[in-house]
Amino acid sequence: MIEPRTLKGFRDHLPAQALAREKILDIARRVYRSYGFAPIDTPALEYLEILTGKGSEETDKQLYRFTDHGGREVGMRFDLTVPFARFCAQHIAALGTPFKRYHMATVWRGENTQRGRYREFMQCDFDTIGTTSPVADLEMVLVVHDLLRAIGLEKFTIRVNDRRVLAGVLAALGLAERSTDVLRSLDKLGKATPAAVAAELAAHGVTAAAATTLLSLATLEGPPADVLAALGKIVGDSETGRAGVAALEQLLAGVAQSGVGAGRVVIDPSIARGLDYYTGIVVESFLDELPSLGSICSGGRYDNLAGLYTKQPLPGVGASLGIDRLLAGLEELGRLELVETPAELFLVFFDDKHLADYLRIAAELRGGGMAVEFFPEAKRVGQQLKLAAKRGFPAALVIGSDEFAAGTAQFKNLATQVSTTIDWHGDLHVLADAVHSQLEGIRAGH
RNA sequence: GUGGCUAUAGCUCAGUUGGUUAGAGCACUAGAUUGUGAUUCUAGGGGUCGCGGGUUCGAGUCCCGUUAGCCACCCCA
Repeated sequence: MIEPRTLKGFRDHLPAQALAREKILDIARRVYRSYGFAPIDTPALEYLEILTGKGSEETDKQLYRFTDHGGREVGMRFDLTVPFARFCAQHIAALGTPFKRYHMATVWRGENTQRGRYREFMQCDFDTIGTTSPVADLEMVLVVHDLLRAIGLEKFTIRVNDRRVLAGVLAALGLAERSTDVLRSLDKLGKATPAAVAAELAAHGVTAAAATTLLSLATLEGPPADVLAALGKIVGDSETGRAGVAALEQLLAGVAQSGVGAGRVVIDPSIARGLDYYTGIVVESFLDELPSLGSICSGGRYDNLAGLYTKQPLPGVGASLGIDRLLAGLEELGRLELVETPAELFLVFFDDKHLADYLRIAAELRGGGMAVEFFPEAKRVGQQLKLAAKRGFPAALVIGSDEFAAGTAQFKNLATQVSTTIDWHGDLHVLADAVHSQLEGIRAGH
């Protein structure tokens, strides 16, 4: 016997989890489409040179790579951004700009695992490419907001910053060369104490005075107007810094004008994002009840997506929902509704003399748009109902020989155990309509 | 990749200083009940104690390795 097992960081998805996952994917799809983002897909495998082209050492280490059957060096995509850059270089002429796409697909990273961090996981990216308009930045934040709301989250915070604010200050402090190290240190402020971050900055050769300035910048918080005023002072007359502050101001104004609740989107000058290709607005979003989970939806603006693959400059802005991390968080918070069936009605196989009737009834109900599972064996009714309840069916339809004789049916609400008698007099349309309205009633009750 | 903690039935866990055929609750199957999810009762199935090696008369228990999960670092979704 071969021991059945899965690789570290790779998981099976049982129906309860898979249904929860598909539900969120459906929501993401709906929200992205509501802003006009169009779906695309790309291959899981790419030529290795495409993936390693601009990757850091870190991504190179995490990349799954091998030689394929034709002797080609290939790699599995570790995010959706790099393949999208290659995609744009090949197709943007035909697509035209600005181009808005979403892409929901599996990616692979051979890094160490942890809660909500796997080696195979799914990303749900959306980007607007080929425009530098601040409206695209605003839309990015609005999509993140709408998405988290549509998922049913109430307690979340979207934290925004602009890379240029930090870049301007770093330049003024003469630290432009060390910006990557410095930004990574500042990014730890969520977890580490300011003193610890100051020590790390000193290790990078930052003077105490400069460290104090950076920390006072990164720890700013409060109402957006106050933070913006304070940021304005710190960036002084750095042109880059002022551009960043202005962009944040415009973004926050747009967010408010779009009707987003106050406090949902806050300025957090410590948000830097590890990835160096971001050049403008950056965004992270956190569950208020589970900040340690990390950001569940992050993104930002970049100047030149596909510079490695084409001479055409392609600025853009976009973000990515980490659905596996989000699901891990929702599960931990007990916010996952775990049902094991996508169907809404369980049709009991009561009497095998009436098989033909059951089949007709099931077909009629399905034709009316209802998802119906007909039990394949005429086992004891109690057992069938028990299974239906366990699987999470909202309702069951019980029709035995007595009911067939009387032209009735029992509609059973499995949550409340309440049975309702339906009179259908052998008319399938009447039955389907009655079942439909009963199911509507259950849905409305939730 | 580095360090720490953990691994016993489908699930949650007991298992004494190492000592006979490894237990409980829940779940599952069958029946009491050939027309309805409960309760109760009866019977039943299910465990190479993660895997491999070592110490010992004897290992679920001690030691080493390994795999997986969790936590911290790193990085990030």
